[in-house]
Amino acid sequence: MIDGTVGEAADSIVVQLTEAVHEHRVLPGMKLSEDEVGEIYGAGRTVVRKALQTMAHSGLVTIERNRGAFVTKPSVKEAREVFEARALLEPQTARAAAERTTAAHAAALEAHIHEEHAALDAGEAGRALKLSGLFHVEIARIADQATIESFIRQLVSRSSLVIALYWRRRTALCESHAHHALLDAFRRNNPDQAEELMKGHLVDLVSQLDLREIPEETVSLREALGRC
Amino acid sequence: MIDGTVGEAADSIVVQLTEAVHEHRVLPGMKLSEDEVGEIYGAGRTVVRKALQTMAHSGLVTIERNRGAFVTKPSVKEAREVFEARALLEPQTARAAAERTTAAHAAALEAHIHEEHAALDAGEAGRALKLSGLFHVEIARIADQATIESFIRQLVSRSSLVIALYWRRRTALCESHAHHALLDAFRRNNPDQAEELMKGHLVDLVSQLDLREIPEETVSLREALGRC
DNA sequence: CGGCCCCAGATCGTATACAATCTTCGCCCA
DNA sequence: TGGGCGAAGATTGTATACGATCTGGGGCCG
Repeated sequence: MIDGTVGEAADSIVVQLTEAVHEHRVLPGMKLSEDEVGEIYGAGRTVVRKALQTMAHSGLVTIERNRGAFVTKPSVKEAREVFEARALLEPQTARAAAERTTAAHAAALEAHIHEEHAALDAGEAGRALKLSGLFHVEIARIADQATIESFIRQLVSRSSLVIALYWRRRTALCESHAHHALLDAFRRNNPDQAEELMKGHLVDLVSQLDLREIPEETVSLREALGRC
Repeated sequence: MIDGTVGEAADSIVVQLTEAVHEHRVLPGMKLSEDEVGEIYGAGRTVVRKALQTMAHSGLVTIERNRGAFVTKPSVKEAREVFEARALLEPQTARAAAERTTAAHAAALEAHIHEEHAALDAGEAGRALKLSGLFHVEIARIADQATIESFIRQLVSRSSLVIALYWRRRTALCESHAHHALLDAFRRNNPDQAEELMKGHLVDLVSQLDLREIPEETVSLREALGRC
């Protein structure tokens, strides 16, 4: 393994592959052959299988029996469901986080936002996107809700897939001010405002997607034509 | 395998083991040795490992490195988090379900409740508990929210563990009327009532748990003394 | 010339064998 | 007698080998 520590090879692969998906370096529909992944990370098929299974359970990867593993390509319905679930979980979680935010929390969030901006300025759109998603996970962590955090982590992951497929504009995410506004609400321990901001933020995100019912053929066609 | 179909051996084990946990036939803390499970279900270790990993991802099983798999023993904090997450997801989901409930849906729910009662009358408390949990999953299915349904399925599973550890009374669940009331709200397509009933139902459930902060030693002691 | 069938290559699913790690019991020593 | 050390047993982690299934191409038949 690249990572010297044995025994966590599978986790290492999960982390690296997940990051790659979040940064849109690997796109929905791409095939993840066990041999290929194993060769890339210098691991045996056993550990690769374990890693792919883990990612399948989080929804990032879809395993088709005797066909292989592919980066999940969410349907329009799944895309809607992901953001509907986020709409149920995140505003209330933001409220809880706002009640508990300390100065240390706020500082960490601010650093996070700063990193996000830096990535954007450096033209690393993928990295910025990944950080943008992690921001939402951090909020769940501040709320001290491990269970909900794991759900939000999954939903953010899938959102990344949705964005890869259905993002309307090619321009960078112009939503960083939304995160700033949230940070302000947290810093002032204002639960009502945090909840409302998060609700609006999620609505904004969905509104930038193109979730018209696309015939399944069109999507498949794109896959057929697209070179990986 | 008991199930003749090959290739789905792992799924079969997951289903059977999950059911056993839901029915409190296997209790939190119990060790699930790979060899033992494999022998019981007539499967190799490979497939057992896959099954246990799957259950670990849903939170029912905890895998400790080089120690083995155990039925998860949720802490008090985790127990609270499970029901807090349910409080975020389920009322709104019940509302959505109420808007979409058809006569067929209502009939299926009624049959489900009937089965629940039959199990209770037959003294099969475990089976009744399992069905009671499935009722909540059915609601998410009616709401046509696959993503949320999978979350609720996880939460219901973990709730079963929580109930096994923290249920206050030894008496059967006297909550069946709550499910009846929900069914009525669904049948009359009354979203407001459904949402309120679900909210109250979950509060009732939590109120029947004994979630005082128990010193970790006490729980460990029970494990040390209890014979599996 | 087009469509169907069959075979070869590739890929995944499972079992088995070996290595690493942990637990436990017994022994020795203070 | 109690505590610490060490080796044997048990259990899991990983790799490798074999079998099952699917995909794609070539040949045969209509």
